[in-house]
Amino acid sequence: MTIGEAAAATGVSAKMIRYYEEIGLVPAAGRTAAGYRVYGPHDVHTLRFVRRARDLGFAVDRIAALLALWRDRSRASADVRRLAVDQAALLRRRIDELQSMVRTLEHLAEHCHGDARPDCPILDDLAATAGECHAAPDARFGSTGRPHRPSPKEMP
Amino acid sequence: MTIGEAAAATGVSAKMIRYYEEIGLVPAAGRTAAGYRVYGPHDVHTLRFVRRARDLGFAVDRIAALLALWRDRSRASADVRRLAVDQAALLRRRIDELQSMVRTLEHLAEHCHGDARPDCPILDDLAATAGECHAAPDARFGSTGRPHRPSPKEMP
DNA sequence: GTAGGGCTTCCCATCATGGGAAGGTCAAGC
DNA sequence: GCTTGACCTTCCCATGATGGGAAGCCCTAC
Repeated sequence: MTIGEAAAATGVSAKMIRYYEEIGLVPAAGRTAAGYRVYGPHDVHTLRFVRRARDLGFAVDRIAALLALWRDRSRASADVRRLAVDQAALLRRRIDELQSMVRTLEHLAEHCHGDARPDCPILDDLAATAGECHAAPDARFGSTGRPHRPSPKEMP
Repeated sequence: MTIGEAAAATGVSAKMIRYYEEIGLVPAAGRTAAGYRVYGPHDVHTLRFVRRARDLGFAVDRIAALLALWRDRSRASADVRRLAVDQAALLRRRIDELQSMVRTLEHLAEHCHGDARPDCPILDDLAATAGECHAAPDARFGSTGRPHRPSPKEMP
């Protein structure tokens, strides 16, 4: 199997397969005399594993850990489970951040007439300055709850 | 106000302020004779606007659009509203993807005993190959519904 | 006059992914 | 046997938003 065929068979692009090899996530593939990479069923299986793990949002270093456990016949399922639970928690945190943003956005959009007039509570909110140019520094929309700095790295 | 003071006043790091200036998101700041950037209340106001928009997850090009509308006294609030609604929809899509991943992860974790034994449905699922090494290609967990390719770009 | 802290620019790194160029290889068709 | 087109190789660059750090200038306080 060439890299292109392996890519088609696994859903991992040829570019990514080379990258994963380069960073050591997957072992270096065999080569033909001409230097072409060669993939067998086992390699395809591994690549599919990686692909599925990526589909669950695992970062590459976590996938490396999963692969190591996969290959370790004497693993403890607790270790695998921990990775999965951690990942779920990580995603839930991201979801919470995003939901908080959505809540704010939808609240703002709701209060904007959305017509030809220029008045817009959305811009007013974005421009709100704790007593610098015009507005009072109090609650602009009550408990909209725009998270005061939801975290610099929103989507890692 | 120097760039450091503006950074402290707006929550945008000095690095980011320079970056926003470089890409044209905010106008170039004035300079002292020695070349130091100088910021006034108006600049601070703009930076705060940018910061708040970032907090709502807007990409930089969308923030540019918001800033343009903000400065345009004859804007239609409908245009602003559209940006906000689009943004909310974008975030919702991301949330849906993440939630689908979380569902799968938690379902898998639930079915893993998580003890010292090596058997692990999580690894079995990741390793599942449509009839290649061991398992039958049928539904492994019934309707877990791992999304068949939730999209290559999970979190833009 | 000097020390320390802040400013400048420039380069590099992240993370996972894609685009593209330059050149070698293979298989099919003539 | 030769051409053609599809595929492979490596190498470099770009993304988006952010941080880190170096080398060098500037300002203020002592």
